Amino acid sequence: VDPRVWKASAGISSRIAAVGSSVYYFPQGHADQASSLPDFSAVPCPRAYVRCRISSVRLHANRSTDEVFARISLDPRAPPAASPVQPQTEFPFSYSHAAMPTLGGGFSVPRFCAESIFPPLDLGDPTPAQTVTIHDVHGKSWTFRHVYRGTPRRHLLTSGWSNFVNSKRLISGDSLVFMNSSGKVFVGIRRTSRSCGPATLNVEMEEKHGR
Amino acid sequence: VDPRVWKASAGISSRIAAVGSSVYYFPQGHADQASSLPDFSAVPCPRAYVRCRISSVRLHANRSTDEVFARISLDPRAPPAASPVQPQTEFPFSYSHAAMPTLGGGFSVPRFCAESIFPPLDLGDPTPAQTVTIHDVHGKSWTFRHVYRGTPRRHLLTSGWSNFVNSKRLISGDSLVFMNSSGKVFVGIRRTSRSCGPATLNVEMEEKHGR
DNA sequence: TTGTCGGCCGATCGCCGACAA
DNA sequence: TTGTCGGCGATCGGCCGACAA
Repeated sequence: VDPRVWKASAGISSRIAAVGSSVYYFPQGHADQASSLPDFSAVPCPRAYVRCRISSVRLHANRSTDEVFARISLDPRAPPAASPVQPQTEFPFSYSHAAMPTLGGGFSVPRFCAESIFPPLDLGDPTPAQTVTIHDVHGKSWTFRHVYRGTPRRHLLTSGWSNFVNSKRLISGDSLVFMNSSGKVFVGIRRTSRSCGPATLNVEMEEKHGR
Repeated sequence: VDPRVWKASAGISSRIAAVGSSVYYFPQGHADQASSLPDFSAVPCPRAYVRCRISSVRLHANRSTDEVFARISLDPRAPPAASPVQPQTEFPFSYSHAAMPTLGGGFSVPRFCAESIFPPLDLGDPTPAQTVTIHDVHGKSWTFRHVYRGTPRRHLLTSGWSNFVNSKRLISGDSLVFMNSSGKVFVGIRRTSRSCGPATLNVEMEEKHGR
């Protein structure tokens, strides 16, 4: 999973704590949200909260829905002396996102998004067009026909779009996040609430080995 | 699940032992075929085989694939004195089945099958046609346009057929079993080996309660 | 600037009889 | 008797500019 696409898909509001951070784990809060009851046998003593150290953070994306999630491992052993709060680094590349219209088979790309992220078109051509290759969070590439037409002119993705919508099972209201990193174009998906199942809470408690 | 449709779908070769029959259960044979290892903690003593009584037989059909299977419960307690071997009763209604051709969107029904199972057509009409309602193993009904045309004449299912094929995800090589019971028409599916996953073995061992 | 609409064109689907196995 | 083929008509998907919000 590409971490840049992951972050853009998760949205600016998501803040992933850094490895080594010290956090408090609330078993009851976890049990309230989890679909399957967690196994608390590894927790040393049943209190309302347990101080933990984040031992690892792994970024994942659901292979069929592209939903992004993080698997954060907590270590209930004594936290380290230092608790560095790593500042979020900003994306080193521009991005934009747009709501999903229906538009009979195509996708109207906002001008700013298209001109700042897609490869430039030959505007001298009366009907500028090109084929763009876009990579999803899994690294799979999709090709689209990108045209600049209509009166007034606008940027559109035509051929390849319906295949993308059907493969990703997008519905009206879903958003796309386009990114460009050193010439390669990426796309992330943010689904509307009714398009994705309830968020699952994945917390993995490390076994407490001796000492 | 309709037991008559179940039996026709399972085929003439399937013989389901009667409740009360005494059988031998071979744990190793079960473990060899089962996808998930069975729990043998309820088996009184670990021998190569265990004599059991069939305490219940329930017929099921996979809701998405229509694959039929039986869930047979075994009771490892002492089997009863009598072990009646119930003879298989023959189907009290005619049936037939035919291979799945492609035939651009329609299905050519064998003459014998159509004339013995479908409601009779008005052969005086130059283009005999009717709408037939057919029930699957779940009781869901499907409607088809049944015509008798072509030179030479033949029975065909046209409208409604592609919807059925897509819904049931039928592929070339699959077979259909048509049945008629007191005026109602039923259909079962026998999938080709590459159309259905490996058969699963479902054996449920009853817990041994006191005495 | 961009969402939506009707028009239009081409691809596909589905129904048909003609064959021949 | 029935599997397969080519034809062809209806339908649908997809691309288009014209509007107007």
